Amino acid sequence: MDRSNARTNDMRTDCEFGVCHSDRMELRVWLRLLACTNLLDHELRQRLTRTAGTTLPRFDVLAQLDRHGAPVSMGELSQRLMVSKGNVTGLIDRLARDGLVARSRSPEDRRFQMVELTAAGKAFFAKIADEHRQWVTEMMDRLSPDEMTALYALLAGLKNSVLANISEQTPEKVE
Amino acid sequence: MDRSNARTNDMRTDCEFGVCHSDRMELRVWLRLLACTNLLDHELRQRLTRTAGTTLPRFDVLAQLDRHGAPVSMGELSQRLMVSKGNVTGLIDRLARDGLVARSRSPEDRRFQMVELTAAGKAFFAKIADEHRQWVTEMMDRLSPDEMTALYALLAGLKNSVLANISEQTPEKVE
DNA sequence: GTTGAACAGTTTAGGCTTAAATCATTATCG
DNA sequence: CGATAATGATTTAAGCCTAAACTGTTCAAC
Repeated sequence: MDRSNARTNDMRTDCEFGVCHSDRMELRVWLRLLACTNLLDHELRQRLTRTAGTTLPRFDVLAQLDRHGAPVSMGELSQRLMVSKGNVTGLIDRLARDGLVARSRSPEDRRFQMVELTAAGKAFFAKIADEHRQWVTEMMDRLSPDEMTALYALLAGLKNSVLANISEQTPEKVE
Repeated sequence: MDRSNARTNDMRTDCEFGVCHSDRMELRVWLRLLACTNLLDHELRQRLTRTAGTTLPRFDVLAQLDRHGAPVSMGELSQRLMVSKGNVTGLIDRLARDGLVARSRSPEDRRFQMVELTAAGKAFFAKIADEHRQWVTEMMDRLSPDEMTALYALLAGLKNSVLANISEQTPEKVE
């Protein structure tokens, strides 16, 4: 396995761009949160591309379908993945073109387009899912179990705070 | 100010998609981190679009230029924003088209394309920057100062862990 | 039954993003 | 000096993403 860490010719490494000390705490937390997510996200995307020739959005779709087991409608996929329905259409188009998923109209309600993994899709996902989990584990290996637990709890609080402020529609609390 | 919370016809609210209890802690933290970032990110993008007719990438460029004060090269912008150079070219193309930034070749080394805010760009950024900061503050308002401090520290640890694992080139520690 | 609202998906136009190939300018070194 | 390498930026092809407009399908209320 190559897994080379050669940074691509164009990309950079760090840079939590410019937080001057007079900024409020919220902005600093937000920028650091963004920096963490971007670092992990970029790295995962690159490794997926290099080692499996796929992308994070595609991986996410496959993970949803694998988890659910049964055929899922386009709309439900859109909700689970937190992306627009039009986006799901394109994503599924490409995955179907590559033979990893199959579409079929629901016979009961012909508005619903149901999607499921093909045998090839299942096999492909099985091959890369474990590797993906190992990458994530590896990149967080310098945090102790206690730190991970604390971080997990604080992020739950943050999530609830954001949810409470973006939708008045009774945001159900995170577990 | 409208600031309507009407979720767009297509979009969803929550959904930290399917973490079954047997998954390891790292994956759960990663998915929750992603959920938090996506929620905030999506909301900020929507508000920027609705209230200022702009986008987050554009806002980030303007913020960099405003912070730096002096003309910046395309390559440096690319590094600071943590995106590819080709991406910066397109972003600056559009911002220049809208009269918010100005380009000029460096006379000393004609390879360098220097970018800076125009008067219109400065005025526009000043108008939206404060609003942006208020949005972030508001969305995190349910976390106590202690929680914010703890989160900030844990994210520093996470960032260092990720940096250490993606580049062998002596990652300088976060402050 | 017909008409109109509601709903599931698709299409469209435009912007964001990357990796890789290319262009232009400067530096190196023979 | 002149060839070559290195560097900064742009271009290109492909995919991701959204909002808004549109196409079918179902359902509800006359």
